[in-house]
Amino acid sequence: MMSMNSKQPFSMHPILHEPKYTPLHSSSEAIRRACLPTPSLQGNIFAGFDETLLQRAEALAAVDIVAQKSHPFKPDATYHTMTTMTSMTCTPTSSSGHLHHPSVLTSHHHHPHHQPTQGLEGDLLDHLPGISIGGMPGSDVCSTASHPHSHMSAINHMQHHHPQSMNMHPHGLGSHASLGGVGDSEPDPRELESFAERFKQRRIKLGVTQADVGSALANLKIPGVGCLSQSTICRFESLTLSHNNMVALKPILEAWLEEAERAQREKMAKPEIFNGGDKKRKRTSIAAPEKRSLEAYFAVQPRPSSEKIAAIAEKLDLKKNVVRVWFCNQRQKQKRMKFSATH
DNA sequence: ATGCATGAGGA
DNA sequence: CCTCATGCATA
Repeated sequence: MMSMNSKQPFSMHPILHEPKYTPLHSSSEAIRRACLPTPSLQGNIFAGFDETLLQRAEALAAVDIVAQKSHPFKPDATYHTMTTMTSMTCTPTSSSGHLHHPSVLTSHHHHPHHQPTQGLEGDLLDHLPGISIGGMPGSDVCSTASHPHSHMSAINHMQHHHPQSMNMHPHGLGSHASLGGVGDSEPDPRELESFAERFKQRRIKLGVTQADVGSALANLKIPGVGCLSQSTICRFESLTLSHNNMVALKPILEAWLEEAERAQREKMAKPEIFNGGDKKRKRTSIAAPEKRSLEAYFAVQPRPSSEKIAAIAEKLDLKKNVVRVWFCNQRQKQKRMKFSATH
């Protein structure tokens, strides 16, 4: 914590908050570009899943550690480190027009995505992609954040609703030949980026926290749109969401912003309500050494089969599901858009 | 700001 | 089982 952080005065939280979970969102599907960098090279490092391989991966991990200097950048938020075939910066569509679609429908297109050759134990490959999946958190100064006072605008909390599906821009679909892999497509990354920035600034100006925005969204009463968490708002502002996700959320947040500013203008004060929420959920934490090993395995085989996962889990003394989820999350991170800062 | 997790939907 | 969108719990 280099950056000071003040906390957020959360004053929302629906009274009906459910302790367990909120099964209220039904998101729609998403488009996905099937450009996995996975070369056909890695065949099976874990094929017979010899320990050799595991050890090897671990050894690599060690190397990785040494090699990785602690760079002050965001660790996993920016993974354009595809080493192998890096070369895809998002192609600026040059059209800086402003095209955002406020539509919140549920239409989508899909792309046949598929896993590359996976798990076929056959040949092995020992070339590793430069492993540089950073894993250390924290060193990015984002400034802001601290806002002691937060009186949210008129719009306020409400109970959970299902956010429902949003929509992305279907047309056109996959024809651009950018094999970069940055899955993004048509909506201008540029626009999204600047919007996110403006959004954050104006939000702060309103004295509203990310959490406030999230719960206030429900008050917009947009069909199919409920509240969102602080996490999501944060990720939107920092562009650490998938491109499609960004595109889908933009119109919603944009709508909120306007509402909020309008409300402020009219001096609508609003009574804040607090409610105590009970929360208690456990978050298993994977120790550094294990994490390093996992990263090494991931570098070699991002999509290990169940058997491999089981083997790894046992080796690291972690629950299989934890390992599986870890891999899923890694894949997800790796795919996130986060346009390289080519602007 | 992020790590680990849940769940819907799709094959 | 995976991918995706999201969220709770935390550093």
